Amino acid sequence: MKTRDRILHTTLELFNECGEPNVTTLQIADEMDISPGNLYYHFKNKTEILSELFDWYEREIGEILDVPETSLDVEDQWLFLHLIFEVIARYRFLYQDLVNVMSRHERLANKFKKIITKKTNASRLICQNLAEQGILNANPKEIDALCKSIVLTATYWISFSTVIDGEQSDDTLNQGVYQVMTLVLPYLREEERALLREVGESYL
Amino acid sequence: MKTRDRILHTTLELFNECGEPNVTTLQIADEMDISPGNLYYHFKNKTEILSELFDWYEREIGEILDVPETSLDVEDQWLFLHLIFEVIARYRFLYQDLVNVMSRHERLANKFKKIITKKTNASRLICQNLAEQGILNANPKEIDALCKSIVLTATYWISFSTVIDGEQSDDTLNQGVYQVMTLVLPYLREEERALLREVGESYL
DNA sequence: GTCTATAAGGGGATAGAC
DNA sequence: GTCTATCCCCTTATAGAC
Repeated sequence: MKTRDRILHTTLELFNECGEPNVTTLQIADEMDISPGNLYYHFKNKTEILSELFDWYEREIGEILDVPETSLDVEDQWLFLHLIFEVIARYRFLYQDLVNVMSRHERLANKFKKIITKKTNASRLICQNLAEQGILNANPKEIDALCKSIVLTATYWISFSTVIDGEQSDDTLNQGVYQVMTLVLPYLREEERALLREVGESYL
Repeated sequence: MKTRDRILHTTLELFNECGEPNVTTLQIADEMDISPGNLYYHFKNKTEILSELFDWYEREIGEILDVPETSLDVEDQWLFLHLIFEVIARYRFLYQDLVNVMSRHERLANKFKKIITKKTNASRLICQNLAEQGILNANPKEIDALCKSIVLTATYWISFSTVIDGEQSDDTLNQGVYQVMTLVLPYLREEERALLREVGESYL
């Protein structure tokens, strides 16, 4: 792997572990056993590294969000949510210091906002689809509120469980998926509600 | 007002506006038109200011959380939630950089964790009460998940709306209360659900 | 591409005069 | 209680040799 790529990977790891505001360029260089001068040969500044990592994130999350045009059954939704959570976990530094990072980088803030919108729209598409099939019983207003809750939960789940559990475990993501599913649960038709409860049981 | 108190109030304002990690002791002193030396006469360091502000927060939120021993009707819950949101808003700097602040101050992290637990327990008490009255239809597991969602939403609502709306408006808190209420809505008996929908309409 | 050395600036914190 | 002056450390970023 080229030095430039190693810098990006090392930085991503450190950002996730320590929080972006707490990581210095010197720390990144130290971790890799290269000189700070070398780091600045490859990147103009810390912002440029952050920016490129954000582009990675944007591409990865975009690929997943573009998928759900076709209707998803309950199992598919489970998988879909999992994929979303995995990307969020991989770039959790963005979420852990969300307000802070975005307030210092307007360009990223705008892009992130668009991604949130995209997520909300994807949720709504899925819910409306379920509603049309008669599987989900909710009026448009309720669907709007539900989708907002879904996106909010997905956005902050990892941070929240970090705060309450101290550390992240292997189950953190599973629990996040489950938590989102419980938001949808009460709106489901009896049949699917039972199914979802069952899957949930085996899940935790 | 004594200088010591003025420092605390000014700091709280700056923390909320700029984020705790972005506020320097010099900035605080400048804002108040006192010298940095004077600030350090009253407080050993920045952490001591933060710590005392946290104590304020802890006391204020504690006072509200200790109340709901008696059962609350739907209107009372509305008010209760409002009070919680108001305290969170007054100390929103804690929530906006939650992981960051807590990772740098272990003592605060432990206390904050306890407050989250207290909030969850208060939610559960209210929900169980409603369930016993037959107003809320949910099994214990669903109530657990519901309470987690309630606390998570209350915790991150202000940060979330800052990110998606850019700025906070006068309605931010109202919308937060509404959003939490929609989490409970689908579990309610038809009667109360209609009532809550009605209140919600007039609310937004 | 990579290193060492270092400049420039900021932020936390203290000393000592008033 | 308050101010000015200052110190020290850390962080970013650059210059110039290899």
